Amino acid sequence: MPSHRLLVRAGYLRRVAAGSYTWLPLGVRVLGNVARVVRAEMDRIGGQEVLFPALLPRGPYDQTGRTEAYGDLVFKLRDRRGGDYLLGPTHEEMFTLLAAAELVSYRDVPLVLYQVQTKYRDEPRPRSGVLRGREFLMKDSYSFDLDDAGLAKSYEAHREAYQRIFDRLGIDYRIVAAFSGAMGGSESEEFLAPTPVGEDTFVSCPACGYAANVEAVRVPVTPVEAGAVPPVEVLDTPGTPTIETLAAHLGVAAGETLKNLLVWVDDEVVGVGVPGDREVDLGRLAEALAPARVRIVEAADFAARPELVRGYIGPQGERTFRYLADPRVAPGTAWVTGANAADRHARNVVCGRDFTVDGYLDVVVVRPGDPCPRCGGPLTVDRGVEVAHIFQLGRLYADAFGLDVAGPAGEPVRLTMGSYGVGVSRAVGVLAEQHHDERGLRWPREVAPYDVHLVPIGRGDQPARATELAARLEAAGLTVLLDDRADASVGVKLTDAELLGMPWVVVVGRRAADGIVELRDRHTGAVAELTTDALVTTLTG
RNA sequence: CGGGACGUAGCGCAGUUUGGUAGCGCACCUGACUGGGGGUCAGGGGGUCGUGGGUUCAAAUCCCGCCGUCCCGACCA
Repeated sequence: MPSHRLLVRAGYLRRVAAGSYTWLPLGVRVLGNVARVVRAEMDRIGGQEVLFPALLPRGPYDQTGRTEAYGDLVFKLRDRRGGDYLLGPTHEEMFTLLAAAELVSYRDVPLVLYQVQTKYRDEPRPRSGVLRGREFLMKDSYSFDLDDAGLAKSYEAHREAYQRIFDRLGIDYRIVAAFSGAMGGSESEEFLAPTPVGEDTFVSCPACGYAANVEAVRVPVTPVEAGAVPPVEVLDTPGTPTIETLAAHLGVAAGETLKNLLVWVDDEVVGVGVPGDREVDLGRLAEALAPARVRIVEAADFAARPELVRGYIGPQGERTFRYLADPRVAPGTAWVTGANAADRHARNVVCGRDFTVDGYLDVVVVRPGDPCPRCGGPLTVDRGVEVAHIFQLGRLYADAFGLDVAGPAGEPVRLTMGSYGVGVSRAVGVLAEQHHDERGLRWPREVAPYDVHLVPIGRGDQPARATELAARLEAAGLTVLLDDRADASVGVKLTDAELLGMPWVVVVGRRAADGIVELRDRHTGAVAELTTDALVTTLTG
């Protein structure tokens, strides 16, 4: 069962609308526990908590161009006087403005500010319950430093804090190199929780430890010696407008052919060359060429450009378009490609000799077994959910808002920033995903809504004894969920206890009168009978 | 935004093909029994059939519009 269904069935969450959820009492406790751990680790690295509104004036976001960059992802609204507002999708602008207003001296930094706040994003497709909502809880923090060395230090402090956070929460994660996307800035890494329901795909190299989101994989351009490749030879290849038909007709592997995709980049036609056995990821292509608008050149467009022969494009000869290529199309490599004439292809077309590449891009779909960019070993490909992302923003936002402080000699110094996010509500979804079995949830102790689920069984004085025991356990510092339903049968109570997933289930049953109760470990399934004294010792030990 | 499906009781669904008294399971309420793995019996309550219009003697059912939801592809904590 999908984990978000479990959270609903077990009474942690209720859906209100697409991508928007109500947290029920049990869910609130888990969410609170996650937030508590996050806050503790942020405080430990010197972070100071603040709280911005979610309802924000639109001006600052217009100023940095992000209203535009985020587009429909932002919930925009207007007040009764016609003022433009938005529901904050993230708060770089507001933190930068605060810093610009409050920081005056180089002595005021380094500084780390953070908040735990509700974010709003009008996602095109909310899904998997709380893993991807349109309203979600996020811890976002921002570092302010004088120079690059300071930023590197703040970044590293966050990186370590995040490792401690996810270790404590019991979330299995990988740190992978990431693409910065709409956030801007340079260096960035993601914390991905591996799971088949993940929406991010990442590669990792078992040999050297390299790991990266597929969006961030950069393949090196490795020139080869062209040697004695014969001159270009033009072949008759009737009826072979696709790589498949061409490879079959010539009896060569698809990987020996050069596939040339034409796209509009704003108002310019650009060729993109990739090995014939590779798929172009249009999303990656659009990101690589952003902010230009990218779309595929369609049949109608070819009619207006007769020199472009659909299905038989090649980069060699007189070329009328800019040509970008995958790094695998390196200088010295030889290809079978279109001859720019209907039903004709060319072989022995050598990069650097017969055509030039105007720029390299990584836009093909990465496959398992592709060589690691660092060590050359075979890569594995897995899916994960992004639970955190850390960015070295640099001076992008500081420049936008003139974030300067006075330096030691009184001269203005532009600060440099980092931004760091943890998906708090998403982490709850990930925990459910990583910690459940066929019977229900199995919370790690640090985040469980209660330490102990106390289940009285029997019509005698068991309920009264259970109530007493609950008080005793609470006095010993444990949190206790007592099943006080008088009408629920044994099976119902035990099945529910397994569904709800507290780490310990204590049954007060037929031997209760002798001071003997039963302790069940939800993780191992182990069952033991012991005295209430021994129980308290075991649970607090 | 493109493709597919769905909207009937709190939840899950049947009924729609072929128009004619709105049903089933679970849950809920009352009572009794039972009591270490979703127990039994008896009785009971609950529905503008997503919404607006049309066709018809008659619409959950046929037709049209709209709204919403879910699933598959383009975004991110």
